[in-house]
This record gives sequence, C-alpha cells and structure tokens, in this order.
Amino acid sequence: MTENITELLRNNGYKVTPQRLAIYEALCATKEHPKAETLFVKLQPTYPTMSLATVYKTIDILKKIGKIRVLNTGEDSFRYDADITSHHHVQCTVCGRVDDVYEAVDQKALKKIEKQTGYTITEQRVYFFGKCAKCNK
Amino acid sequence: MTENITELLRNNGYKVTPQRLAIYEALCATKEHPKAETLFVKLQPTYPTMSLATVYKTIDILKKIGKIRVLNTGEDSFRYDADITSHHHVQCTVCGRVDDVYEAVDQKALKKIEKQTGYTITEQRVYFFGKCAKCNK
DNA sequence: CTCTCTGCAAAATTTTTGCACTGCT
DNA sequence: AGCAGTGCAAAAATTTTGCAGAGAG
Repeated sequence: MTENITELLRNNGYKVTPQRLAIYEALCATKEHPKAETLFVKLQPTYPTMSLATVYKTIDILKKIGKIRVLNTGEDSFRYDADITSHHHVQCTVCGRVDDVYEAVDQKALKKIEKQTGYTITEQRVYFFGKCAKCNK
Repeated sequence: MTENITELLRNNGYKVTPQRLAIYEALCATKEHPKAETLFVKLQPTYPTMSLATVYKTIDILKKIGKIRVLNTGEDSFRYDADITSHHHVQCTVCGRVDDVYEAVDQKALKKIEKQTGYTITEQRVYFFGKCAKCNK
C-alpha cells in the first residue's frame, strides 16, 4: 500500500474523522460485502451516535478516492467491497451470500467485444450465480 | 418460438390482459433496455389508464415465466430486456445507454471457477463499461 | 358468474439532503 | 477559529401492497 486511508483522505481535501476510519476499517475487516445498513448495524455498538447518513456520505467519499467498489447483484440495495483488486463475484441463489472470484480476464475476448460494439471498454463487472458449497449439501 | 406470450400466460394460470401484452410487446420492440418508469411513459399515450403498479406487477409475472431478464448496471433502478438469449451488456459511462454484447462464455474458465469457489454456477451476468462510439468522438 | 387484474393511493425501502451543532486541523 | 463533518429528521426515488371496481375466462 503506497498511501494509507488517512493520508488519502487528507490529500483529497477530506477531513479524517473516527467515523470515516471506522467505516473503512469495517469494510476491510469483512469478506461479506455488506450493505450500508449492515455496516451501520455493525458499527452501532462501538459508535452509538453513528448515523446511516454518515455511512452513505463516507461510502461516497471512499468511492471517489477509489478505496472501495460498489456491487450490485440485482438485490434492492448496493453492497460494498474494500478489495479493489481486479476480481469478480459469485452470489448464492439460496442463502444470498456473496463470495469473491479471482479469475483473470480474457484480453482477447475483450478486444473482440470492443470491435463488435464500438465501445472503448474500461471496466467489467462479472456476477456469477449458483448454489454455494454449504447450500449444495 | 415454441410458445407465444398469450399461451404462456394462460398455461401458467395468468389472465391475458391488454396491459400485459402491451408491456411485453413494448419490451420486445425496443433495444434500449428500459426501466419501469420508461416503459410506463412510453405506454401512457396508448393506454392512458395504465399505472406504474401494473407495469411492476406485469414485469414480475414476465420474470416468473422466463420471458424477460432483469439488468442492473449499478444505477438506482432496474432495467428490463425481452431478449432472453444468452448475452451480456455494455453501458456507456458518458451517456448511460446500454447495448448488447454477444460473446460466447468460456466454459473452461467456468469449470475453474466452480472448483475454486465450491459453487455450482447456473448463471452469469457480465457488465462492461466504457465509452460508446458516439461519445468517443 | 367467478375470480383475477387493474389502478389509485398509501406504504415500505433505500438513499439523499438541509441544517444546527460538533470537532478536525 | 474556521469550516468541513456529523447526526437527526425530513425528502426523494423506486418498488410494493391493499382494496374497490373492472374485465377475462
């Protein structure tokens, strides 16, 4: 990591507050790709005055400075992920959990798609759906 | 097409109403992957009494009988597509339009991912993002 | 003629915004 | 001390639901 979250906030003109650090750390500490509400509930015990509005405002900043990614698997709300390395996601159609998929992107296919559609593609998000190991039993 | 929309509705115990046919036909007639609101506005002139609730209820039925797909590119609302063949989507980050991508899925990679994650994968949704030909000029 | 469907309005959800007070720098 | 940030509550936006009257089978 070349630049930590504190420096990054400061360098972008944002103040460093306990809430912002707590939200980012909570996101880093989990693999469950929580929604805003989930983060809020998880932080309530430690930060009793924390509000949902602050969670959303902080998420917005973290998005802007590129420290988190937003997922949308087709649920009614967004999920967030502090893992910003190139990876995809798989969601269990039974229990709803979301796991990571580390699989390299096929660059040849990408070129073909660019030619086919006329788009200059800068990003891709892949969502797989199926039954997780636990729900398969 | 082995079974048309009228038969399919009837065979699944749903009544065939002008609203349902209109919504499905509107979806078939467009390539722009509209949201519920867009469909509603488009149908207003022809069906002045059409309500947004009916659009949502009909979309729900069409989803259940497998006649439409739901897309979510990370916008605040869902988009719908009557093209249920296996294909993916690309969205322009400038103008927001959504186009189709017809590119075969790499089955080998899929097997690898199943082994890696322990999931039995039944579906995948791929969203590409970039600048469309028009916005690239 | 029955029973589902429609359409209105109200409710539920998720996310955003306004504003006085707090607290980072 | 100055000014952005927090937290509350209210607003906005999307989707769902309840119910009385309309219409398909």
